[in-house]
Amino acid sequence: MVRDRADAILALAEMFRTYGFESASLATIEKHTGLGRGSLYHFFPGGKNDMARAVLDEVGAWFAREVYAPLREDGPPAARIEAMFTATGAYFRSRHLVCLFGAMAIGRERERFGDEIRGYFRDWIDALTVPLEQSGAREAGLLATDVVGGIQGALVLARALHDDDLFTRSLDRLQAQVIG
Amino acid sequence: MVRDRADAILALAEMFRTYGFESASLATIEKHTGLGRGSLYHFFPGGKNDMARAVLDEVGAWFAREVYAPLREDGPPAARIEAMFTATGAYFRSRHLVCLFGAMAIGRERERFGDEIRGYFRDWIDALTVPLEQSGAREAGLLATDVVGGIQGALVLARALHDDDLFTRSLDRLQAQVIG
DNA sequence: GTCTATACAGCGATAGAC
DNA sequence: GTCTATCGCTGTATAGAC
Repeated sequence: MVRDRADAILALAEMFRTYGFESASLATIEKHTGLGRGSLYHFFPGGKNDMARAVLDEVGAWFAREVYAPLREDGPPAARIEAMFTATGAYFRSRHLVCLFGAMAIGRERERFGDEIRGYFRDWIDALTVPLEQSGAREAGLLATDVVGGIQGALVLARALHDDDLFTRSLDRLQAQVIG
Repeated sequence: MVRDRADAILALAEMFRTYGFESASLATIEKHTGLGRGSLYHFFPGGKNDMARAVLDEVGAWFAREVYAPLREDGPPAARIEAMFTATGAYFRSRHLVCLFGAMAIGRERERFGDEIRGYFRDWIDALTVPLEQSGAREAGLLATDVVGGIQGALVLARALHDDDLFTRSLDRLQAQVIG
């Protein structure tokens, strides 16, 4: 059950992935978190806007720590790229194949959270460019863009076709494409 | 201005792309179409649900006619694939880089319109598989999946980064990848 | 901190006149 | 066919007791 703000943020992220940000009503949030309205506004004085920002912060911090930073570390570039596919694949598979930033980029929330969305994808592409360049790829920046875009597209397609394996296999082919 | 049901469907599609299906309220729709509530429910007795279905039908019919059918015609496979990139590129560029089916696949509408969404992407992939196979590609079905997914991913990224050119250039690279 | 009650606006949908 | 008025509900946010 939800005990503090950090717990609440994880529960909110799960709800936003399931229902979408706008469709996750406060009544539904109360129900799924077990938190009353008073507690919710105590943790997030700005209401749903604060909730969304906290969730995006949490997800962004996770990717910065678990994905972007390792991509820039020392060691064989191919291994770092492979680690990225492993980490992000497991992440999205365990989260209903929804990327909150991608969903918001497509939807109406793009205006309100434009900076966070832009930062998330720019950081991802920039971090992935590093090992691609080191492994000798030409136009590593464009290749990184194609890979990140490919992952987002795989999420869309896998959800559209209700085919979780499609996501896994698409990531495998993307990986094979860049590290042979 | 909107004169009949067909006009209304086009206006609704534009609104759903801009605001999203759920956030496009009837009040907003009245304002943008110039149609009163009586007219709206005269054209779409089932309310917003009917509106969404009509819009998806219209878009699906357009793709079937302008994209899927040409992919299956006679002639050089490479030229047909190139025509697909040209048509879909122009389509999405003139529509705020939003694919309604892709947006619904990511969002909450996936459950309500699952069949339509699945049909749209399955038909697209199947149609694209035909010329890819004829041009000698191995695993043409998987390649078609990657191309359609790549287009969807390019839409997400281009919107996230507010970079229309990114969409155009991504499509160019996808095209070069399959027809060299 | 957490609860309950409530304010108040907006939603989709419907009714009935014309 | 189109208009206006209105219903019933749900949305977010707030107030005030404890």
